[in-house]
Amino acid sequence: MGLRERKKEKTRLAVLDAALDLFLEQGYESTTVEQIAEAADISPRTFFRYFTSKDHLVLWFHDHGEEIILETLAGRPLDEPPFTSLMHGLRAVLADVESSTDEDTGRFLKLRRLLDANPQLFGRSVARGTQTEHTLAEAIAGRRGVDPHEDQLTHLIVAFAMSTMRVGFEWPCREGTVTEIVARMRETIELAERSLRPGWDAS
Amino acid sequence: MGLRERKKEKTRLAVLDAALDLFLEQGYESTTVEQIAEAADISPRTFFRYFTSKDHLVLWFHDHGEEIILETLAGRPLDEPPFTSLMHGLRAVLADVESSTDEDTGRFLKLRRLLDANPQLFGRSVARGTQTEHTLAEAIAGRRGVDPHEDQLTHLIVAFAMSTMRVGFEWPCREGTVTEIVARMRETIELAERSLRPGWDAS
DNA sequence: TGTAATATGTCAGAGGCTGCCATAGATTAC
DNA sequence: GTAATCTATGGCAGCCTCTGACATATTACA
Repeated sequence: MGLRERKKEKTRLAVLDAALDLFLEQGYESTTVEQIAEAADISPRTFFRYFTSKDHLVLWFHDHGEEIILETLAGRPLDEPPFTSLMHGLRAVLADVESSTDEDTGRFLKLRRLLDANPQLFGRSVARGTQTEHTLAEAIAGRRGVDPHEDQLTHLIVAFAMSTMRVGFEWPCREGTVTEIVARMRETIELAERSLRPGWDAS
Repeated sequence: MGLRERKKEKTRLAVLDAALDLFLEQGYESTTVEQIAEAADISPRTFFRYFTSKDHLVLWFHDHGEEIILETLAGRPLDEPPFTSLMHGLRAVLADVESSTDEDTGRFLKLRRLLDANPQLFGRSVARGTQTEHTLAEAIAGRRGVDPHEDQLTHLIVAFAMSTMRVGFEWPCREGTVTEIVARMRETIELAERSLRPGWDAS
């Protein structure tokens, strides 16, 4: 990794941290891109080269999560029930959260506090989630050997999986350590698995 | 209803129809509020007095749907399993769609075509859905006699119900009459009910 | 008909976001 | 080490969404 790339990564994190702190301090809506840019010592124009939008500051973690789930999916046996495979994807995300650096978990917690305090922002996070849902539906349809445009069970499986994820992350974040959040999320996964009829997602 | 209110309703529909047609013609993003206002013969400023945002043109139907579901919920027996009650709410929405005027179903179909063609917009629709989810969670928690901040099963029930709704509406709208869409939605409801373990939602 | 309530329009402006072009900095080849 | 090249950044102008403030027109009511 050359100097250029290291520098970019550093700026990226500087922008992100500056933004998160400003958001928590004075609110998301009342923080302007100009302020963030100033705090991170870059021009407003440059800001939009690091993050495609102000939203992206808060939703970037979806990119990473989606990647992890897709990778996990690729490693699961094809004859495993799809919902089970997706839940393994979720657990992989949790494992990733648990094993990340202190700085990263700090950002994670700030993010969750933000989403928790701001329903509008939470909504946009869910909107970003539909993109993942679409991608996962394609993947699951491929694994099940069905056409994603024809098979609604595929969509229901993915939608239920994403719902589980959302419910797991949603509530327990007002306060709490990463460990607690992850534990709560595991409970939610088990609750969801218990709620579904065995074999519902097969065939 | 006085002259004033009738006039307002008329303008409201004029704006809505003008906007839907423009969106379908030239795309959502590339249609400006100015164009819509001109087509509806009002000032841009007035536009924002009828619709809180450009998005609202496409998401206003959520307002109506939410209302119907809440009313239905209020009429269901308290000892009915919550998911079942919510599915009755969904069916009430379907009944409403079926029984509306030709003009309204026309708007409904245009709307669905729009959401279908534009993933971004679809995302925002889902984001608006989280608002409903929140409201419904309060209602269901009340019915179940639990604290919505503590009980995650409540959230899972509502999330699964909303997922069912989304999956049902999502796919079948590329072409198709209202009857077909409603029929497909009913299938999805049944699929969801079959997928869940009996009694899963009964505390 | 006159007065109060409300709807509309005009204007100015904040804020998000983008294209364009010049410049400063990093990288590569020689 | 220097020159040529590639890329990151900044500045500027501008579009678009959305809002507040104030003036004006329209409706409602007494």
